[in-house]
Formats: sequence, C-alpha cells, structure tokens
Amino acid sequence: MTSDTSTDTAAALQAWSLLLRAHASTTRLLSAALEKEHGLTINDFEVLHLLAQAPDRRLKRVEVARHVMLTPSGVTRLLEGLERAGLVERVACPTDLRVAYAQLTDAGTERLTVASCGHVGAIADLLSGSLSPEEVETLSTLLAKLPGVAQTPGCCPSA
Amino acid sequence: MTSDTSTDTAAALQAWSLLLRAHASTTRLLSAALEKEHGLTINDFEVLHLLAQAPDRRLKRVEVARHVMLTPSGVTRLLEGLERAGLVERVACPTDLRVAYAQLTDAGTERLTVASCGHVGAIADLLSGSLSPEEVETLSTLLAKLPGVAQTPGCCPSA
DNA sequence: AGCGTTCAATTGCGAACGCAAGTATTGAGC
DNA sequence: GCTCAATACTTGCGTTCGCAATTGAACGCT
Repeated sequence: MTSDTSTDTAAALQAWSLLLRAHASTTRLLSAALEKEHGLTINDFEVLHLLAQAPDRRLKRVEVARHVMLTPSGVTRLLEGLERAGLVERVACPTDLRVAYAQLTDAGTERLTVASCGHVGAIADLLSGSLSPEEVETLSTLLAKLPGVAQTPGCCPSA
Repeated sequence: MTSDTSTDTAAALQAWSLLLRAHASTTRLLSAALEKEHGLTINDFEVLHLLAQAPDRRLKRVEVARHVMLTPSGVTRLLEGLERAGLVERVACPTDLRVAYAQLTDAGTERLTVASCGHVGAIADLLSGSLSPEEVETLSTLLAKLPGVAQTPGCCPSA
C-alpha cells in the first residue's frame, strides 16, 4: 500500500530533482572533455553519431531535430557550425524543395571516429562506474517511458 | 552472461542518449507552464523550494549552487533575478564577510506556495502518468548513483 | 487554375549559464 | 604581524538555444 498520494508526489519531486542534477552533473563532466579534446559540443557529437548511422549518412533536418530534441532553430544553428567546420554538408532534396538534408562528409566521419574513442569511453566509464549493466538497462527502460522520450524507431517507416 | 563489453558500451550510449532526451523533453514541458503561469524558471522554483525547507529559510550561496548544480556565477545571476522580484533577500553573514545568505522573503514564500500547486502537480502527473510509484523510486535510486548527483543530506552538518 | 493549410527551415531577439579572471575575506604557517 | 593559499562571490565575455515571426514550398479542395 504505497499508493499514498502525498508520498507519491514527494517521490516524484525527488526523482525530478535528481533528473535535473544528473543531467547537469554528467553533462558538464562529459562536455568539458569533449569540447577541449575535439572541439565538439555534446549535441554536435550526438548529431554526427546520428548521421553516421543514417542510411546515406544523411537525414532531414526535421529528423535530426526529433532525435536530439532541439527545436528547428536549434538544428539550423547547430548544423551551421558543423557545416562551417566541413563536417556536414547541406544537400537539397530534389523531390521536395522545402527540405535540406544534413549530409555527413568524409571529414565528419573521420572526426567522429576520432572523437568517439574518448567520448564513448567516457560515457561508458561514467555509467559503468556507478551502475551495473542491468541497472543501465533499467535506467534506459524507465527514461524511455517518459513522455516524448521514446526513440520512435519504426515510427515513420516509409512515407 | 550479459557482460559483453561492446554490448555494455552500446547500452551505456543508449542510456546516455535517453537521459539527454528525457531532460530536454521534460524540461521544456514543465518550463513552459511554469514560466507562463508564474514567471519562474525551473531553477528559480528549485531554489525557492530549497530555501523554503532550509533552517531559517536561508542558505549560503555556495550551498544553493551545490544543490541546483549551478556554478557560482549562475547562482549570482539567478538570485539577482529573485532579489529583483523581491522573492529573496541578500543577507550578510556577521561572522564571515565573504558569505552572503540568500534569504527567502514572505513574498517569496507565498509565491512558492502559489506556484507549487500547478508545478508540483505537473511534475507528479508527468511521472505518475508514465511510471508506477515503484518505478519512480527505482529511477531515483539509479540517478542518485551517478557521480556528483547524490543529495549529500548529512554532508556538511555543523561547521 | 486558385486558395487555404500544413510543413520545412531560417532569422531576430532575448534568456540562461559556464568559464576565466578579478576582488575581498579568512585562516594557516612562520 | 606578515605572507600565502584557500574560499565566497562577482563580472565580462561568449555560447547555446528556445520562442515567435517569416519565407517558401507542397498538398488538398473546389
């Protein structure tokens, strides 16, 4: 009978606060290293990583936005930076003039590879250092249940 | 035998990505409402809430920083805003001229009370709508294990 | 064909915040 | 008592990013 409303509310408050703290803490840790060693922000890396796994190493900007949880304007500016750095190219879509693809360049691929070593390791260390593999899985499962977080892997299959 | 290194790394990557997404998603959701209805940012609320529970409804700025995971400069500017709004007062410490307390005013207390209704409800809804009470507990437990996240309840007891 | 709606993307604006440097205060070692 | 290191806090500067408004393209309806 843990279904006491006020207890649940307090627990929710606690969880929320911890989520904020966890994000701030981990973000700062990982961000500092990544930025210093490779000149990339966390979101830069996340986008590069995302593009590398995409079909032709390219994605619509809207899809990038959805995955990294940025607004359209955020994506525009993030990609602006990556384009300036030559890591990503802007490619027009022949069938729909509204869309502009973000296309990972060879330089971008290489840069990602280089940065991955350290960054992925840092992430793995951070989590494995505190949580067991099972706990990591559980954490993923729980976070994915929050509204708007699900990865939507087969959400927009064909058209 | 789930202890395959590369599997673990992939799982860690996934969890990290989900943490980023969860933060972005929930933050935007809650922030929009809180800001529109009460003119407070999430961190504003968090600080008000923290001060309300503190001994004399006041805390050293350093301690505020530790709890909300802001750098000193962040705290200065956040409190600047709350002071301008009359929700918090700056109180000098008689025994150590370096420290300035953040003291919650009556107006601040009231504002917090008013804002709490909606905001705490929104948080509870957000979590309870997606997770069971047990899952919320588990989430808290896991997040708290991450480096630098622990609440340090009895960390600086007396002096 | 013409028209309103929806969608992709960009831009102006402003807010939040970290980092690095600077100031003031305290305390420890001599 | 003086000096040096640590501490609490502030300020200048730059970055990231969301929101609102805007442009331009695509699509459905008549």
